[in-house]
Amino acid sequence: MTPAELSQSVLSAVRAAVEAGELAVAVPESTTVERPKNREHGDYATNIALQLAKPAKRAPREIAELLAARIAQVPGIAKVDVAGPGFLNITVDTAAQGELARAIVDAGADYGSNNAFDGLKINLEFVSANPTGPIHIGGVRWAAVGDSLGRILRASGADVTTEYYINDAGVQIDKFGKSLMAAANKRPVPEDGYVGAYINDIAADILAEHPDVLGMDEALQEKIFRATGLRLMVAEIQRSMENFGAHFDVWFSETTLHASGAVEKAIERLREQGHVYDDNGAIWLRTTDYGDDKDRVLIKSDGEKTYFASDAAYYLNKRDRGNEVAVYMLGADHHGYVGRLKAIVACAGDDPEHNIEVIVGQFVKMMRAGEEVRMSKRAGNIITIDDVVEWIGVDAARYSLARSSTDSTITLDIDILTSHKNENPVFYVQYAHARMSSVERKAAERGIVKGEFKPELLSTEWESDLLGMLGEFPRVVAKAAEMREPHHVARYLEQLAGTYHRFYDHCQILPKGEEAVTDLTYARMWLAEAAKTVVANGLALLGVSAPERM
RNA sequence: GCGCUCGUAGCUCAACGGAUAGAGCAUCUGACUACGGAUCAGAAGGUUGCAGGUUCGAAUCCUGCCGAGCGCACCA
Repeated sequence: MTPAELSQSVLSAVRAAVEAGELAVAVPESTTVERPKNREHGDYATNIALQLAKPAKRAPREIAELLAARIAQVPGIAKVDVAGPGFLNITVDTAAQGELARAIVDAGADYGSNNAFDGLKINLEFVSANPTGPIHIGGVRWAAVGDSLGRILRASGADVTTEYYINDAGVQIDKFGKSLMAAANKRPVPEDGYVGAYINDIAADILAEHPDVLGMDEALQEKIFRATGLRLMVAEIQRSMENFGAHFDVWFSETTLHASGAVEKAIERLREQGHVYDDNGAIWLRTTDYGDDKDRVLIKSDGEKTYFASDAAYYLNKRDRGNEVAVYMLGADHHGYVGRLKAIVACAGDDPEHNIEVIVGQFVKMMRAGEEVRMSKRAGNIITIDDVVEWIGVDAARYSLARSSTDSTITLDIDILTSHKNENPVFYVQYAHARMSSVERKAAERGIVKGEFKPELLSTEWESDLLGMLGEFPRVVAKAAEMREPHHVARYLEQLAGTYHRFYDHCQILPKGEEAVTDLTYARMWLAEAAKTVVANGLALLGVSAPERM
């Protein structure tokens, strides 16, 4: 008996009551049954009677009573109580509950996936930091959250393309090239240029690749430093991302939009939609028609195309590639872009409430010795993705960044990250997996092979708690996908790991010493394997490893 | 000034509008001659920033105020 089956049973009871004339109300399309925090409230609880009270114009407890009588008839349900203002507390038959373990073991790596977004083509763009320096801590958060979200959406049936937009066309790249050139020539850093050890490193790499570059004329030098520096920097970012386990299906170059004429074509398309106008020698998009603060310039009076024009072309490009939804993950410093991005979508004739989603995430603050570390490129104290990985490893880094809502600013204490590694909850979760693996190894050593499964033997509160928690997993995945919030998966795993550890401590799985193998041994082996499967599946959605040993 | 996001235990963070607001860390007390003690059992810790409102029910939704971060270019 899964929660999904149970909620269907509840709805069937409502439908039957309506058909029998006991209840005058429209049958809802769905309802939720949840695990109550307090186990005295049964295995599952539903508030459907409370929700139907108003439309049915009946007292909630009255509705609860008549539904309870019907739900209690369902096979596999042991008991239904009416409680409080009208909650239905449902107790499931031990054997029906235990069957879940078999279902999970049979499903294996597929358990938890769902078809909520079957057939939906989603483009997921994240990080997209300028290729003028290494990815810093803010970008790392998006790498962890974005990559995980991609995995979760795929597990929910979506056809996901993960994408990194390379801003390789603007004046920032010019400055980057000039900074490299200055470093190679041992000249002072240009105005608003880039500094830092990485600049010197890349400059040295360019000199190695072009030994005679310093002898060339200035214009040619500039060209070589710019192009080569860009290529090396992008390669560096790509390496960092792969090392972090964040995979991008597409690395999209802004320059290609200009080179292909896509920007001009995009402006033409927007003009055909009637939202483009000329004023003061510049070409504008009337984004204020769709809620933006002010109209935006596409082409400046000097003929230069703006970054905003590239944004418009890029959106249309994503749509032309068949993406139904374009998801943008932006840092809090870019939240002002939301309005204009949505306006682009609306001006293009699309639905800004459906075809685009903008996820704005807050910053990551770093603390050291009790004080906030203010990062600045000029001071050269940037904390990079590679630093973080070096300190705590990919698993701990990804996990600590993905376990919180993107709405909250998270604060990482560098002293803790570098010294007390075990404070990260990821180890608590991974340890549960390692323990399960250890039990399996032990069983194999002793020649114990999992035999016939008798689910009714899983009757203690710890086994029941664990089964209940395992049953929640598909709903957690679906919720995380629907809300675009990977942190729900991490939080769930922490709860699951706790439930498993308690089960482990209270319920001996393998026989002690010389004791005989029993049906209970088998039943608990099934349960432990099911739990291991879920922990592994959940960690996979976060891009975190599930170790056999620690 | 306008806008976006946030304010929850000492700290870091959770909580589809649901029952007694939860974890981890830190603090205190306990638990292995049997499957891994990176664990478990227990204690302590809260006026969910403040004040109203909506309803059977609000940390959650609405309004106002206080506080924090960020944003308001023919920049990228």
